[in-house]
Amino acid sequence: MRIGPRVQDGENQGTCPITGSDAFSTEGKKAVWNRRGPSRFTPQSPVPRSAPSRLCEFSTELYTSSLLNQFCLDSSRRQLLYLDLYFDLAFRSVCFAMAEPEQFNSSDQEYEVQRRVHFKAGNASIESMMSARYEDRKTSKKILREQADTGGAPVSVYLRALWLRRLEAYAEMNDISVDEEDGPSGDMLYRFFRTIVNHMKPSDHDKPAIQFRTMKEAVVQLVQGLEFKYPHFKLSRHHAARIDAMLSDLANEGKLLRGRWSKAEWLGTVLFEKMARAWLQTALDQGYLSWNVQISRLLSMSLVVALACRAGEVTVSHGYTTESLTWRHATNVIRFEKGKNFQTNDDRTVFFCAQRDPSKTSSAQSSCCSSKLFEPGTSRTHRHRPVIPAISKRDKAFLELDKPAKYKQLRSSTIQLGLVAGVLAKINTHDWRRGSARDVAHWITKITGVANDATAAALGHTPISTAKGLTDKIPLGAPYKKARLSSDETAKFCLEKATHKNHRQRAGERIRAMRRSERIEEQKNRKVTPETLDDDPQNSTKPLAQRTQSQVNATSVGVASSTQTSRGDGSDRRLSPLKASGNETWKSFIDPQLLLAFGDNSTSLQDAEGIMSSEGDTCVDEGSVNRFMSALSGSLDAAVGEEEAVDRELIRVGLLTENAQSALDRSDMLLRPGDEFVIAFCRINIVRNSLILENSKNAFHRLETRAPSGNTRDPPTLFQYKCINHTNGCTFTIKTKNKLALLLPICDPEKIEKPNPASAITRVVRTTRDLYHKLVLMITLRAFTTGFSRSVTS
DNA sequence: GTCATAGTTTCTCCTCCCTG
DNA sequence: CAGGGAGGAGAAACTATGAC
Repeated sequence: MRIGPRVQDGENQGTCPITGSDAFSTEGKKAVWNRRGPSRFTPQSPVPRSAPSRLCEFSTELYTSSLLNQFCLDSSRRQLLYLDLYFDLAFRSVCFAMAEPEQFNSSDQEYEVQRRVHFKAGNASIESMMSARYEDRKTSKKILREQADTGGAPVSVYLRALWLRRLEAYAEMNDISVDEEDGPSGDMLYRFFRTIVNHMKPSDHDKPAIQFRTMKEAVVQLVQGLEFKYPHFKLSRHHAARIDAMLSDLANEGKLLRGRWSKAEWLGTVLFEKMARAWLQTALDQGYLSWNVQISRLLSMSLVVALACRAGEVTVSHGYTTESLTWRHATNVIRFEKGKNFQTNDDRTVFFCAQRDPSKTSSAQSSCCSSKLFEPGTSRTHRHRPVIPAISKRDKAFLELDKPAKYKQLRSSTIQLGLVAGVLAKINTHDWRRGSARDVAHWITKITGVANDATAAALGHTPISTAKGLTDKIPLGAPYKKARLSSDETAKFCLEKATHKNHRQRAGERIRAMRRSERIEEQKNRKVTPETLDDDPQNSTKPLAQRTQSQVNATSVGVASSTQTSRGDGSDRRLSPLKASGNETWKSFIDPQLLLAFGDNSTSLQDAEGIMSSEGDTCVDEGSVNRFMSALSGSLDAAVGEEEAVDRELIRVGLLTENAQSALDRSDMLLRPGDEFVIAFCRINIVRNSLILENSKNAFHRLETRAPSGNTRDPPTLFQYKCINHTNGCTFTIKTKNKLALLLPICDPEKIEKPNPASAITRVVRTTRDLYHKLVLMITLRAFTTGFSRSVTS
């Protein structure tokens, strides 16, 4: 420790500036210090020959306490040291005071004693560290050696590993040695990127090249990985610029694509209402393995729509093992937002309109965000459980209530919903978020008219992306009905495409993808009827009948650019969740075909079904029907006899009667008001499960073990397939799909009693808001509190 | 507009197990 | 027993946002 000016070797260190004697020589002081304490406490600094007089002002107490703090002393030594320091300071003060000011040169000064505050700070952790120092040394050394590059999100970690591995492979196959300290050279990296870009494949088969941005980010990822791996690696600005220039050249040559390739779609909440209706209607009409699963899937999509959140915020994203959204989180926050998965206190408050009165709920957004859903204690006894549980891998009729769903479950639900509802575009979970952003911007709530800041706040980000989507649209068509592939079709495809005979599933996937594409193209180019849009001013100049579906969508669904005028009958405001400002009407948000099918013109459900099914004939698997008919032609009697045997068994356990009654009840389930709707969907337990029928003797037992039941769910009953002529009034039903064709020969459409037109009126779909509100009530009030009886694990 | 960071989503292949 | 649905994992691509 030194204080005062540096004293050069050879200078007179022992002469007192006052007396010139040795009485106050530093040698003497040194001896005293050495005598009373350990040598390490000895002040090494000599007494300055000249010093500024203002230094006399420094605090004796501060100096002593500073020294005391630096050396760990017991109390007795502290007292002795304190005395010594006191004398030392007195001596120094005199020396400084006597010094000649004009001899002072500040550049010669060196100040190493700093004012120290909080000298006891960190005592607890220091003492703890002291007690475990040997163990810590061992552990930290081990960790230091074994530390992997695991910083950031899972995919970020993956990307670094990916590019490092590619570079290593490149070096190995070209026999290039890499320095273990400095890492690869800039030239090597340049050549590597120039090479690898030729061997990367774009994800989309139609895409001519990979994105420019992908390669730009690859450079970043690789540099990060190399900086972690090699202690002295550094990519010079020169080499970075050369790589950048090389990538730009590739982009100019068309070997890399600039900008975006895929087009974002926008699924608004109004559209979601229609799709949710189709989802439930399809399950009612065609049967489903489990209503718990069906409703859970719908809830997962409802949450994304209602909260305008990302898929990763209600399910578990790929690569994550962190906690998911549970009922205890479901108050009014987004718990696991992007970029904040690992953080504790960055939950985002969601703005929503809590509407408790069902009759006033006019929008998917506000109703799904109803206070009932997020009311604390909705699922008070199961608050640790995920809001969106995983579908059991072992038995897909059950939910694993303690296991959160992964992203893929939500994605597959979204794709299924799109197919069921006839959405022609390729949609994904993020489209819900974009659509909700658009709707939030036009909502009639407290945030009306603030489509920028408030919308951004609702979404948790800046308003740029919100504003961008206002003119985008979703093309719609008739519902897509999946048709089973025949083995012949698959075999033929394998033969034509020279696919390995064992890769039949891949062939099947490709065939189905081709079918969907063909279907979409067909629907996009078909004609639509003009009657429903006669009030569209654009129709006066261009008949809608001559326009394609995509043209209709382009003019009618485009929100910001719409020039449609209001009907002026007051119905707009009654139905619309949307802001009706200027020349915009709520109908400008909705596809005309949906208005045709489910609009406010008291369109019957039968009409709607007719519209939906009229375009769906192309998807009927006629080959399967024909094959089945030919196969059955010689054994009809035997088959009917077998069917009757099964029926007798089911009648014995009283299932068929109950099921028949349920079938009658469910015809108007979607039309029931309020709580009746909720209760109906909490009770319905009509399942379609062929395994139950495998052994008719054990049908009852199988129903109990293979179908969820208990709590509010009715005892499980088997789904009955309706006769193909059911729309004409035929009431024949059958339990297995592959025997449906048996009914045709015995069903004479001419003899079927035509339904009374008055009864059809009773099946009027009231308004779109009713359905959605009921759905949400059903989900929130009953299904997840008591409706799900048990998990697979329980 | 570009860069940097930290993600999310999409696609494919494979496996398991249910369905017809 | 072939078809089909869903999950897991790997690979590739896309997205959001703050800072400058």
